[in-house]
Amino acid sequence: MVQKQQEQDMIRAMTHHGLRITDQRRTLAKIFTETEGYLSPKDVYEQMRIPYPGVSFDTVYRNLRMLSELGVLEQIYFQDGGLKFKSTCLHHHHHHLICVNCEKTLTFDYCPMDGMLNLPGNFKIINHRFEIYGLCEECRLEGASSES
Amino acid sequence: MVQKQQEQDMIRAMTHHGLRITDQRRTLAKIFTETEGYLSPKDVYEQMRIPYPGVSFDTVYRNLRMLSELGVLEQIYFQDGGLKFKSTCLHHHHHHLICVNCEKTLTFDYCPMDGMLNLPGNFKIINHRFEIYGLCEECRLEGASSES
DNA sequence: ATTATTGCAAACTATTTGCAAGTGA
DNA sequence: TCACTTGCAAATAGTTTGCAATAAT
Repeated sequence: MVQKQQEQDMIRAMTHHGLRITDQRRTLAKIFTETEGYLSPKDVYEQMRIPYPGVSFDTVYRNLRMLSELGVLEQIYFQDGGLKFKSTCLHHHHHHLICVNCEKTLTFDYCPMDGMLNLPGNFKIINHRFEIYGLCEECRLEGASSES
Repeated sequence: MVQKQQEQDMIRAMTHHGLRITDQRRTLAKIFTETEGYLSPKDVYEQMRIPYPGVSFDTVYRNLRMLSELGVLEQIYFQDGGLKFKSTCLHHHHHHLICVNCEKTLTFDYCPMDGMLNLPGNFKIINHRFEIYGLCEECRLEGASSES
């Protein structure tokens, strides 16, 4: 398969910052390009170990942090405090619908900040966070048998 | 000053669950009643040490967790992953405008889920998170001198 | 008197750092 | 070649747990 746009973007971001493209970093880029949802550092580590049994956890961390500082990965803390990464959608502003079971995410364009008025307190607004959590169709069907 | 409603609610919640009211727990209730914004475990610990120089960190943790399990404290992870607590607003659904500097929070009633349609993917929606981050008026003025 | 709560110490998890050896540009 | 990157090991931060002493009911 041809290298995807997103994967190229990630690699380009690194070279543009004078960073070197190691096999591991190339693999990282591929993992995030091929994943729909969020990945924890441990998830990434485990995927990395398949092609590189010798990778160390700290290298994975370092690279995740680096990519998130470059802005090509998006880093969020889930509701339970768990750190997760996902490749950034650089192209437009949107929000996410996240499956609490498999963490697959879908984007949607509606933003509650559009036309937002009447906020109290005269704040200077910096940013916002809007996420909807639920069960995706697959997970819902899967879990149906064990539900009460 | 007369004991506030909120403080009573917290204490009542504990007695109703067969838990004992220690001086520390009474103080915890007071701290959260008197605080507008979010408090980290460390913040709470430091406030607790004023009246009880001998408190231990783990007792603070245990009690925070207990109160959050009872539902009288609301626990969230901030954008940077830091755990914070705040007394629950039991009375109605709303969202928060949070000062990123002092973490004071204001509530507002608008909820983006009202009338939300057109979500992709046929999820079963479980919950949502909507927070607006900014600088409150005070912090904005304070910081004005050192701004670029 | 009984049993929950506390403080201490230690365990545990997640994340970060220093450094010598390895590797990409 | 040169300096960035890696793996190892150890450090750090945040949170949790076991247990004997203490205190609430």
